[in-house]
Amino acid sequence: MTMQDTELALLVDRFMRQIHFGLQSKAPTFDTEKVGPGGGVILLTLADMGCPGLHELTQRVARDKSQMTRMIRSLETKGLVARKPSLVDARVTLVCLTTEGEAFVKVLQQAVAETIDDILAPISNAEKRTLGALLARALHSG
Amino acid sequence: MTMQDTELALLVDRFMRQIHFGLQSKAPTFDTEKVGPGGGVILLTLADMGCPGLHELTQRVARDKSQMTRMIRSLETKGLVARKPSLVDARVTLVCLTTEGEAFVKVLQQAVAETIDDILAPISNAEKRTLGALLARALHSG
DNA sequence: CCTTAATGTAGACATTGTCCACTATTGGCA
DNA sequence: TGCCAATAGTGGACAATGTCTACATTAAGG
Repeated sequence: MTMQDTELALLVDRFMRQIHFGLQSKAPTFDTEKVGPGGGVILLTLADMGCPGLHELTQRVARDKSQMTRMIRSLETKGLVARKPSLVDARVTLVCLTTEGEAFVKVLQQAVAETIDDILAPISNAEKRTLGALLARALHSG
Repeated sequence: MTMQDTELALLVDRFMRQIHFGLQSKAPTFDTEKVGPGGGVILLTLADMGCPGLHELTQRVARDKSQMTRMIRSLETKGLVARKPSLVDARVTLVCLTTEGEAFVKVLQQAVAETIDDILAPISNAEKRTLGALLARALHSG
């Protein structure tokens, strides 16, 4: 308790920053589309979720809903995602990756994987899996 | 490899968000000073480092240096940190917590600890220590 | 000395976050 | 059926952060 947890918060913060900087230095690879870090999280999440409603997606990435509206629109004008009304509930708009978006996500996943590999170089592969499993369980990741 | 690592990035992102939101709901407790999340990270880091130079602190929290200048000034006007020139190098300004700042950090640490405890409730204490140790080692935390 | 690197500061601008109001639909309930 | 609260999404306004460039000061080393 006490100190240990505070330290954890700082560690997680640093981890995020390092991913961010690592990706930036690889950025030229997928710079054409100019998807910011926020957009990247959305795209990667979409790759996991399929075609969720905007609200469901918003919950998952834990952002503000109006922010999400704008980001999705931005990704839409870049041709990476498509929006279509839900047939079962006229209030919800479903968000899906386009074919182009899926191709982009593959490149992005590759870059993220390499970046994280660099950052986590000091620990073993088994430990990486442990780390992922612990986080996934803690955040009931699904 | 591949997918696993990408997932890790999303998990870490969610973790950060949850800490953020958790703290916000506890915010009234230490709202008087209006220290944003950025300021919080700085204060917690200072509690760990003592009186580092601004540049050293900047490296540690992985932010932009001009951003850091402004944040430190903001914290200074709130009386939470003090700046004093280094005696051994006239270029560097040392940043220290004030007495008031230290008191504030104690409250903040408490809030962060509680928040993280809530988030990590699904995993055991031993696992929490494992998590912290892995991250610390991966980020060569010092 | 003179050049180069390191430390901070400042300005300008882009991105992201946050809050609040508003519309349209849904679902329940009298 | 008709009313009412809750849900999903949009939009506006503003605050906070991030990023990039330029600049001043001091250090260090030839």
